[in-house]
Amino acid sequence: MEKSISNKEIADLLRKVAAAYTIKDENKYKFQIIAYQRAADSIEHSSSEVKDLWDEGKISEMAGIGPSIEAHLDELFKKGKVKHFQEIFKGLPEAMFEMLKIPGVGPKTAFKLCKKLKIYQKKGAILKLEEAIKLGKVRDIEGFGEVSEEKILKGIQELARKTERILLPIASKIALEVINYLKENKSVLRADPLGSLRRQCSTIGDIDIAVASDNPKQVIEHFKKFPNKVRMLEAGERTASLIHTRGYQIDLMIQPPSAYGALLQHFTGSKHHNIKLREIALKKGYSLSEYGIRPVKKGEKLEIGSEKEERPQGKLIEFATEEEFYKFLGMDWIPPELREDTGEIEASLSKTLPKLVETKDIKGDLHLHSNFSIEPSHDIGENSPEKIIQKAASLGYEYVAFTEHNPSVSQHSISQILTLLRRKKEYIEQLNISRINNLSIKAINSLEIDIKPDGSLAIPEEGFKFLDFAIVSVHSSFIMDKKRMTERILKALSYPKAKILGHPTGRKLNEREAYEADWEKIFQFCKQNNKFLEISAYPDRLDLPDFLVKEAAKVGVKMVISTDSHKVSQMDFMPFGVAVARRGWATKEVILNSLPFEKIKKFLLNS
DNA sequence: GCCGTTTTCGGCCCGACTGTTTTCAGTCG
Repeated sequence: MEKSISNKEIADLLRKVAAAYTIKDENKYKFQIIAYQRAADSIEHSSSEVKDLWDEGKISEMAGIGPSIEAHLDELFKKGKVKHFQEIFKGLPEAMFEMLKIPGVGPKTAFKLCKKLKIYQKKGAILKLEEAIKLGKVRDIEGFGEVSEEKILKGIQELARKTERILLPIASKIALEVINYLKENKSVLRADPLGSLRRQCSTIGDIDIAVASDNPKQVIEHFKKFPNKVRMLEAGERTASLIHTRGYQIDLMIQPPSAYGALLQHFTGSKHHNIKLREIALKKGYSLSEYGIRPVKKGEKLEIGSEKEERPQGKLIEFATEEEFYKFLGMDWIPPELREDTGEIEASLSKTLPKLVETKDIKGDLHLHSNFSIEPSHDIGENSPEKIIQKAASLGYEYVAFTEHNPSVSQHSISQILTLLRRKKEYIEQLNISRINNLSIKAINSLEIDIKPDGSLAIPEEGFKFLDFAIVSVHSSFIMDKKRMTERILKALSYPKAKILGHPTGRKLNEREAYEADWEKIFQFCKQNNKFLEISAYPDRLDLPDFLVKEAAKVGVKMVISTDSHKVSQMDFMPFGVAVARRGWATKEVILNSLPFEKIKKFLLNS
């Protein structure tokens, strides 16, 4: 019986190996440590399960996995453990690896604490450490003091809090508020979000803001007076941090306009993007940093026993814009959404970066809940179809689809359901010829239908004739094995009128994991049968996730970006769905609702 | 231990901060 091992578990194991090597002999194993950390990163960020790749014999295709680690993983999957790893772990207390979870505690610190405090067992290790600190026992250990006790304690508290990551729309709103405030000061020449927010990740850690200014002191003073804060954390010469009243940390970094490009580039990341970029730069003889680019000459060969040699450094070259920064390295500017080291650097060097879809390309919203009284089992929309059409017009759309939830099955007879569906069809038809039509928004009569656990759809067969097309979605029985869930979804998509799979993975950010399904199989089915996958712009869904968008597009599946709005204000979420698509390398060619009505008709209304 | 538009051998990203030290080790992004 093979035990399934998740990517996270494998990555954790490889990081343990790296930590163990650090303790054994950091200098001797210096490059093994890096190699194992890289392999761990690579696996953790992989969009496919390593176990699946192993089954297919494709594990060595992963970056950072060579013959040695491949052999170890082979052993891991076959026997459930790795002899070589066991030997490396020998003599190291399990408790040490537990303590590594504490922010600010690395291998050396963890090992020392375990040894000196005689904490060996994994279970309760952090609790015992906390007790030892409270008894003042840590300050007596060489290399520790009262301040480090406090620091570890804070780390333990932080670990316990495990603060949720901020949803993209919330982070965007807060960042905009801070940026607008900063711009009130005339010393602020430019201000932009940084980090995962600028890369438009679906969830954000801290909110980092870049400012271009020749007068950093004045900017910091202004920042210190930001009204919506709990307190300042620190304020230095060109950096400052505060806690926003919403509880999130806001970091500020300032550079003169002449060096602003390098600042933006550096702190936008991602870490992996930057590492790869610096490696490439170094081969061309340049060293990159947040201040700019510096030519370097490789040092002479090291003498045996000599200390590490400084590379002779040239004069720093500054960059006002990111475009110039990348251009200097012979690259096209890379949209921040792509900067994850998943091929964008190579594409930039070969001038083959995709032209990503933009919000202005979107011609309509195909997932909207109005307040039309269809007596659904799930939540009803807040606003009338007419109001939604007005909003659509203000967004420059050509069409909208009304996709209320299906009438509840338990509360209605079949004939009642058919009556409701007929009534809605007639209503939408009226709408299309009514005076609201002079806004020339085409209304499409659709429905979001529950996929029942057996894959059948929750309206009677005769009901489909009242629909232009249907979105089908899983709203119940999320826990189901992969095979059954895949069959369930494929069966639902087999209905002729079922065209779009709504919020395909069912994930809820900070709340619920995606259910398991064989996405490759679903992608193939969609491609062959002209079915489409939704990219939900709804803030806690953002589903399909970006990496699956990329895979779906690779297979040739078209997608639809929709807001799943339950009130008109939510129709403004569209850019967040576009952000997910962009992170998935989507061009407008793979986004169905970038097409005008006449063209989507043949895809959606053809059965 | 991994990897290759300078290499199949000889390299391997960059800088800041912090706390404990009197010159540096550990951790982080």
